[in-house]
Amino acid sequence: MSARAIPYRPHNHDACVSQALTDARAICQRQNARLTPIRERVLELIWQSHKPLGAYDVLGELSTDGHNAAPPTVYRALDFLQQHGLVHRIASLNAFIGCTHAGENHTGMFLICRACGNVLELTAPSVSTEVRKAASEEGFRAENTTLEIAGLCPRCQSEPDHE
Amino acid sequence: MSARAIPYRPHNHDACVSQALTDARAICQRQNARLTPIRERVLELIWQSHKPLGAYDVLGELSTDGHNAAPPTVYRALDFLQQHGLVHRIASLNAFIGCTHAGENHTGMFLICRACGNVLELTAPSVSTEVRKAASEEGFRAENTTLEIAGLCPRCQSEPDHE
DNA sequence: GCAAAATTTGAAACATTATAACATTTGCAG
DNA sequence: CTGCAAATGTTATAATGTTTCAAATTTTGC
Repeated sequence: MSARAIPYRPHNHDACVSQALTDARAICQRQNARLTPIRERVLELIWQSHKPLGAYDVLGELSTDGHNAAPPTVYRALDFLQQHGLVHRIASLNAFIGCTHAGENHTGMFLICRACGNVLELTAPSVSTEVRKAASEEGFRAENTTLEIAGLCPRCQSEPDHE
Repeated sequence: MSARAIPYRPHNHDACVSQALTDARAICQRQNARLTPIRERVLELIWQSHKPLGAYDVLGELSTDGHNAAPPTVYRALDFLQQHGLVHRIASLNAFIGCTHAGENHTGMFLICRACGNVLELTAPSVSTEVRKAASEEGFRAENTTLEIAGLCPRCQSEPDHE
């Protein structure tokens, strides 16, 4: 690699968030989907860091807001956001993260740092190709791929315990 | 592919189970690990089909046996079995399946049929290679890979609703 | 063999994650 | 404005997983 990927270096995170929201609005408009205030707020909360957020964490933040939401509210918003490719669910963590390739039609691959908790989403065409190949060799029709790599990100390999 | 993989065709399943148990005993002996009656029984239950089994399903079966176990009993046994490479946890299903490559040092890749629920475990070196490559291009030190493909197995593509 | 230490299991309570079911409100089309 | 569909509110409950401490069992050092 030449430069460290976004989650692994300091950056203006507010810019990430506002870009994500802008993109989301455009995508929803194109798809005739309604990015309601709750959905947008949930997306914003999810994007507040590059660490995945649990549904109940989102719920907690919403309560802080004044919204007094119940679990279904959050899960419904998350379902919507997933459906429209705006967030991903990380199965190995039961948590959600903003999609950094929204709109692009991609198969995500996630690098999850076990030390700092940050997650980098990649599109790795060569991986997808090999996966498809392996599946089709077994006569299996692949529809959905979960690919999550746990390990140590560049920063945490040198300096431990990054927040 | 030439012949369908084991989970996708009729076979003497008792043979799968007893082979798995025999292997497990040998592996534990080699590792100085204690395959106690509970652990062995849990492994046997997990192996009763090529479909993943939830922890609480295992618990239910144990109760049927007369064992009256509590959740920690099952989770502890499952942890042990995972630790020694005898079962895998399927994160996208919150369920467990017998490892078909026990002892082999491998990175599992799972083909999960959404129709019949059967799971085939593969070792796909080319996939692992590409994954490692993609991770290291980001300077990420990969430790653990979760790779689960949902889709339709060969049987369920033609005849639906196999049990 | 035997006592101390370590591992394994039992048991109760609890924590976390997710969904079901039904009522109410909101946005939109005619 | 009216009626329908989509979205949200509300309550309860289901499913999955963990903490904690006590009791039993196995191993180990002597």
